[in-house]
Amino acid sequence: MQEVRAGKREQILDVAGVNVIEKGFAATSIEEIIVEVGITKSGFFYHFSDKNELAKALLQRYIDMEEDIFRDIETRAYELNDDPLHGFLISLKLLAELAEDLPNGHPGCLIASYCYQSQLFSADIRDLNAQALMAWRMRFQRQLEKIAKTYPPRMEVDLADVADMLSAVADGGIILSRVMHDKSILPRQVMLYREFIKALFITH
Amino acid sequence: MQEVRAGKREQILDVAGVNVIEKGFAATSIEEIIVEVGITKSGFFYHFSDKNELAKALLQRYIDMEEDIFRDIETRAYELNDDPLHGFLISLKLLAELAEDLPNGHPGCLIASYCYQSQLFSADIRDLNAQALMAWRMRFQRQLEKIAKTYPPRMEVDLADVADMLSAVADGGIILSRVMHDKSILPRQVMLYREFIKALFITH
DNA sequence: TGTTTTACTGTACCCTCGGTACAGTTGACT
DNA sequence: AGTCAACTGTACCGAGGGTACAGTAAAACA
Repeated sequence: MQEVRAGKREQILDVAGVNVIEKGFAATSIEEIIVEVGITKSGFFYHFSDKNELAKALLQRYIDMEEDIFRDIETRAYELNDDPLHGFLISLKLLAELAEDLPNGHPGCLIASYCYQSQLFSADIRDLNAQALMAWRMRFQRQLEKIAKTYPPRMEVDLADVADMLSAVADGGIILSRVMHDKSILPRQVMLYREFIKALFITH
Repeated sequence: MQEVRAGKREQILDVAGVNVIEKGFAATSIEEIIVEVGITKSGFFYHFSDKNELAKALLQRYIDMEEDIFRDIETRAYELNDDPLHGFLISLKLLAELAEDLPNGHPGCLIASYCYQSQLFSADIRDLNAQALMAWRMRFQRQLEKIAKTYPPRMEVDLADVADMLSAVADGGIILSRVMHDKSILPRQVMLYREFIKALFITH
């Protein structure tokens, strides 16, 4: 078997993942993927019936990875401080540090990337994308509502919007970092969002 | 002359602009553009030496249009209230209303779209993109510093970050709106940023 | 009025890429 | 020994980006 290391399917996803984030899905040719992996075109189509299947697998893997990251951060944060507000503030600090430690900055958000190429993909991929953002909203909103029980919000805001704002600031921060070639922007934006959370829940 | 209405060059940019925002640059074929405009391939290459030139013209036009919109909003806002803080808050309200009134939601930010396809473009296009974001930062930062003179900030924040946050929230809000099929997200995010500005500068 | 320029059209061609089809091969497992 | 998973090899199709270059109709200029 040619499966020298870790299976070609995973290697295809690795290579495709990097290239899609770099130049977009349409501009990532199957040709360049198979060359980089060291595989034939037949090999590629053995694993994925068409390019759309690759896109779906890529997105699913990305969503699962992000889910893992958020779950880990949340777990660690509430281990350090089980108060809902301070746990959340620690989560945000950990998130900012994670972004800061990436050597070349955040590589990019696949959901944002797909968003601007959505017409290329089938409806189920667009649904997957929407579900992922909805899951993030739920995750953050749940924590915010827990906070609000002990710390009544000092402004009249919809906590779903506040939850969405973290996704927005993160996706926007990634774009700013990439375009302006300044990887510090993303972690700074996360920390600024953290200031907003403090202003929203803490009385001074 | 076949120039029945408004010049083919502008029509090419109109059609390409819509399609690029919808499905990305690489996925927008010259073929479909010329069919929609009613022109031949030769006609296309008469106006643009290659696809990269189209991308550049498209981006430049987009940046100029956004510049006009921001300038108009700023002018109108400070006509209504010449206090720096309240003028800025009115700007944000006007911006949110503008986003709300778009029948199909915001079509998308070309800068964000290009960001995830940057490897397709020449260095001067990437520079143009970075300059545009820098111009937005300067525009907002200038206003924030004016505010800070009369209203000392109630948190320790870098005003350049606060300025960037508007770009981030806007770009992120557009992505969330598009992916989640909810055009209200973008205006709500802008209004939430407005709450942050109030919390940052107003003492209660 | 003649000439030049602008804004295209028409034709023909090359290369890359996504995708299809299908037969063959190789190593692991049963 | 036979089956199956994971490929390779070959051959081909159509769409799309891009090139090259000759021709043309109308407007602008001199």
